[in-house]
Amino acid sequence: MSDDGWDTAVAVLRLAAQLIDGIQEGVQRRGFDDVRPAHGFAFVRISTGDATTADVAVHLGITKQAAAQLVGHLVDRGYVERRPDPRDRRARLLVLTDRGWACTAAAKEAATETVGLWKKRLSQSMYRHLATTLDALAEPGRLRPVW
Amino acid sequence: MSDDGWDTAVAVLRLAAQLIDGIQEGVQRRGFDDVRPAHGFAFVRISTGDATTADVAVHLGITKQAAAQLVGHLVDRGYVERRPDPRDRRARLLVLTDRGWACTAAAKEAATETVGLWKKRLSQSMYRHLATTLDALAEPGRLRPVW
DNA sequence: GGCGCCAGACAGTCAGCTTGTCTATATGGA
DNA sequence: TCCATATAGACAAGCTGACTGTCTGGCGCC
Repeated sequence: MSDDGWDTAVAVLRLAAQLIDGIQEGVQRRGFDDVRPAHGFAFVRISTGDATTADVAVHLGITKQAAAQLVGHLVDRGYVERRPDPRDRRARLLVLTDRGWACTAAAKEAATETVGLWKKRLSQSMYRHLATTLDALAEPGRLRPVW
Repeated sequence: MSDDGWDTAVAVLRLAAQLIDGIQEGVQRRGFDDVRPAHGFAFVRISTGDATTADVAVHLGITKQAAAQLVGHLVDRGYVERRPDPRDRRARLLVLTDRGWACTAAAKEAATETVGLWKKRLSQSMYRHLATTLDALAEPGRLRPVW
């Protein structure tokens, strides 16, 4: 394997795919069959309690129109509620319902499960090394669909 | 919060996004502005010289109709040619044109560049550790759009 | 008050993928 | 040899999720 980085690149993409598949499968297995991966990452932003639709758009790196559609989906299915923003009557604050919190928890559990599979296949020190290195490389910012 | 794996999961997704963005940007910078990331991974399969449209579909994890559309795109733009398969008159073998090979090379260069940014930010031993670990975790198989 | 800016809604469009169906060819068994 | 079944690929129609453009209502600064 020539170390030109191509193999590493492919490996990263494969891991990302494993992860998304694992989370999606785990979330569905826990009874939430009407959510897509992107919804989980919207929940992450919404769970802070101070998010508007425009904030979700920035978080996911999509237009606010697309975010509005996505949030509408979540509202329709009972994961999210829109509340008036006491400080800005144009805005609607987004808050998770109980179902929304449950789904968020399910997503995190599923992620833990999938990453757990990696842990099991690595020595403890290798895993810690990996986690540290990934953390160092990952830049904060939008978390968006990969391609 | 650490070590429930969530942070690691997020980091993997962020890296994958960095990678796709980097490759896409680099490929466009090299003059190929009519290809999408998925096309690059189709090239990988086609470059073996024995691929049919159905093979590309399996490789990308999409339906063969979607693959046919994608391949049609590549044929229209001069990246790929369809040839009769001497052993099966139903099938059409896909081969890369010169332009197709050039684009494949551009994608690999762009990937190398992006991974090179990671290398620069890590010690040599940390990078090698990372590459080895990722390689151990990545399972062979389809390489498909991430979500 | 008047001006521009921002949140969100509504309408229209488009790309990419899906399912369903069809023809032509291949393959294996009675 | 003939027929049943499977496969490669083409064509058609429809869906989803993204996009741009436009509009209203509320904010905030001068």
